[in-house]
Amino acid sequence: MANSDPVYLRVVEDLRRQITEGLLQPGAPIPSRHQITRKYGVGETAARHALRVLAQEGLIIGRVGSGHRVRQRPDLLPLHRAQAHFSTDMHAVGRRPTCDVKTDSAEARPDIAVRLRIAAQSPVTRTRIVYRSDGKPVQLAVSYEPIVYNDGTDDITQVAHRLGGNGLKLTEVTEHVYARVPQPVESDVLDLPAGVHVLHVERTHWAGDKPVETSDVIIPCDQFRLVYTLPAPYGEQTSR
Amino acid sequence: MANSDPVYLRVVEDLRRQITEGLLQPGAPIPSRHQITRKYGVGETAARHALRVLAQEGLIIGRVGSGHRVRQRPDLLPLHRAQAHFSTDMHAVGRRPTCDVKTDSAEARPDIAVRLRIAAQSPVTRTRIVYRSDGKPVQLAVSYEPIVYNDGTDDITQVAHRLGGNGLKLTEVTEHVYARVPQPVESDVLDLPAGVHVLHVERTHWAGDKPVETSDVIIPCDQFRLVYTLPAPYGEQTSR
DNA sequence: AGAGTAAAGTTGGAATCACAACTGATGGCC
DNA sequence: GGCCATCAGTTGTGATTCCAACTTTACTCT
Repeated sequence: MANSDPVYLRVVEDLRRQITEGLLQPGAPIPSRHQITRKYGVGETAARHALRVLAQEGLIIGRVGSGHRVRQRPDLLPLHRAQAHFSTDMHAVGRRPTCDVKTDSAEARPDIAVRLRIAAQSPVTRTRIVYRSDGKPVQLAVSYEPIVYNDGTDDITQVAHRLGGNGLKLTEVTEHVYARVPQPVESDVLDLPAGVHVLHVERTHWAGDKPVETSDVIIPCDQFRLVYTLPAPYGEQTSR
Repeated sequence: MANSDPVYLRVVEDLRRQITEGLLQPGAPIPSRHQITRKYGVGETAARHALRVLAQEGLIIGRVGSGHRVRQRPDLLPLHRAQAHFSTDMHAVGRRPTCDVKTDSAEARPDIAVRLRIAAQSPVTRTRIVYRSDGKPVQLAVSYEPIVYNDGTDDITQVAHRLGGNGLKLTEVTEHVYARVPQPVESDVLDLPAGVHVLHVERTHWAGDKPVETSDVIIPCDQFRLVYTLPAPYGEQTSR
């Protein structure tokens, strides 16, 4: 089998095997386009295609003039979403966390309105946060609150405290997690290499059955993993 | 600006805009390679590259002989990980869930041994599960338990019940979530289009401070989103 | 010896041509 | 009318060639 597979796949699979098996350590140089054409007896197109696929998969990284190398794959840093303590998580691994915060007013987009259970185009307070680790931007968040909850004075990053101080008792948080291709502005701000996906977390804080704040958190897949701690399911477990 | 940008990006951005703005509805045909070369005044290489990028982003899908079309993007189905009721989630959206289960014994890989806090190469019970929705495989899971917990008789999919019946009281579940490129075998089994990433959930069930079962769950990013419901953080919230 | 320069090699982008496999539609034939 | 073969169009893959921008190395000149 696999005899009639595209030629470039032969190259991809051989190099991928060498990388995942550790024959090629992180930092090791990958054969150049010309070397691949000679070693594997394929054309330049196939060699280039193979390198692009491997780069897309995050296994190698190319620099103009210098060549491709096996990518350093530092362990994905854990982000503990149950607590959502970005600074705690960063301190735990010896990074210096900072963040930029910008707040303004806007009209709720349709999807945000649905999440907040308000009418579309209702006024909301929008907060954009860029989280940095040792100066490098590593996470984006855009938070929306119905404007009635925001008194405009407290630390905007302290949702729980501020809303709590306003007499709202936050009861739970729901997070919807999926991965997608970054939008151009996101690749730009986070300085993402081509092919890296982002985790998109839609987080909503609830006070009883009322949503009081919702946010979109964008996290590069190649640097972080989300960690959830949940009570064990028991009792009413049904068949799956 | 953007004048010296690669030509193919001009095409990508124009088509992407048309799709995201709704000018091109799902199912609508995308100009073919030759049409793009004429309409945008670019070469075949640029046209091909643009189509490949858009396909990679999941915005369009191409079929040999028939052309590219704007991808149907059904809402991502929610998977409620807190309960991990695959069948409940599927029934809720009118799908018929089934699954294949295969169990055998194996030696713990190093990473699995760490997660289970046992010695590497200790014997474990390995369970592979392929979840299907309306017959199509949509999710993979491989579960590992130290062999001592497995009496080999109960329904293997009922981790909580079975382990509970063995006198172990499960207290919590931790899940590590990240996205990555699927391995060849995963693309194969799940029949993933090129470019689609998967969510990888490393789930561990705990009885007190002892891990009693750990599993790797592989979920296609283009079909599902994970939904977590957590108690609201309060009290000891520190600055972020 | 040190600094600056030149050369060789590499990636990313691009044009052009070619071919196999496939789809959809057309038109002819029974 | 119904069936089948043909044909144009399309994608995916591939070869070849070229060029700009960049990095690294080696060399030359002061």
